[in-house]
Amino acid sequence: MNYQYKNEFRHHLVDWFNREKRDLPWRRTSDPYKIWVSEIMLQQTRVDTVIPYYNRFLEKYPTMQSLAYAPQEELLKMWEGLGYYSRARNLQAGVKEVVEKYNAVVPDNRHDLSKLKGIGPYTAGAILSIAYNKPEHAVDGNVMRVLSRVLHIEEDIALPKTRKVFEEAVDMLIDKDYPGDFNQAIMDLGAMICTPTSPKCLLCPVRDYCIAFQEGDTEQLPIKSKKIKTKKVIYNIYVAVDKQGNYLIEKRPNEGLLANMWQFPMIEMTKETTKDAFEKQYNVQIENYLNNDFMKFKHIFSHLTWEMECYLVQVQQLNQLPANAHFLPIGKIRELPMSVPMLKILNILN
DNA sequence: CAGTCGTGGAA
DNA sequence: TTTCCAAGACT
Repeated sequence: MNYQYKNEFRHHLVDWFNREKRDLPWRRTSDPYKIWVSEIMLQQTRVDTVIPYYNRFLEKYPTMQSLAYAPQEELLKMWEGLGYYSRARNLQAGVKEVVEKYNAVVPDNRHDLSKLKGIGPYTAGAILSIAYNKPEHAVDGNVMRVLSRVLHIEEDIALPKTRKVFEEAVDMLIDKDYPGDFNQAIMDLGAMICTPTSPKCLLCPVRDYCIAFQEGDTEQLPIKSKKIKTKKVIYNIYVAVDKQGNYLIEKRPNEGLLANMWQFPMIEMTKETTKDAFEKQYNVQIENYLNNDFMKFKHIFSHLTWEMECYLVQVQQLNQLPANAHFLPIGKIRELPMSVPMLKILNILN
């Protein structure tokens, strides 16, 4: 794209943004911390989903200091249902480092920003351009989709190395006077006009500069290869009550899927799984099956599917429980952070 | 690089 | 019902 067209492209794009931009909570602040929070929540997550979480989160943690030393249990509860829970842990670690190492001032350069937990190339660029008005690229899925069409880039956007191509494209096109608006404009364009399917090209402010529109192959771009197949895992889940009416609950390991979230005991069902696996693993004895198969459902994660069959059982504790397991009253359990499938079970208990 | 890490909504 | 996601980062 030649110099004159680049200028026109920028101005049409930013002018459109100023007319049509969505009124979003994080666009009502210039606080780098709040913009940081929004960018973390928005990773792989829809705007409509994020909004209520964002408002509640900043009401609870209005400053970096308030977040830096919050109990992780409370933090995870604030994140409950939003998914990708390591984001919450990394955000807190990053904020804590800014408080302690940078005197609670969010760094304004890519080098320092990128070293903070949870801040990758996109988020660094987003914070720098939106909060600090720095001409830094912020390449996300929207940017790759929009620019793959405008510039007719046919690289496979599923490959990590491809991001570099689009970063260079943004470096070439970005409006150095309004870098934050420019980056957000492409993202809004991708969300509202240049959508994955059925793009609204007739409403597009940069249609005249779009090679894919000229070629008539907008629907063929971007090119994306990778397809993920989800594996299936089958679990028996035991909602176990003792004589005092307390429920057996356990905390997941601090790494991996749903790290540090709480759950009802679950036993993976394989060919080798024995019938008394639950009793042996938790040192309890089932005295009574209160309700066989009182709930049966599946939950689909990004890369795997849980098929769950739930049992409501009365138990007696025989020996010491595993370290991360406890009998707790239902009221206490409702205060613990739990994954969506576990919440579905919890919600039908009285 | 390829796999891991959640969820709810849209086509 | 199935597929593909949506403002990615980490290992």
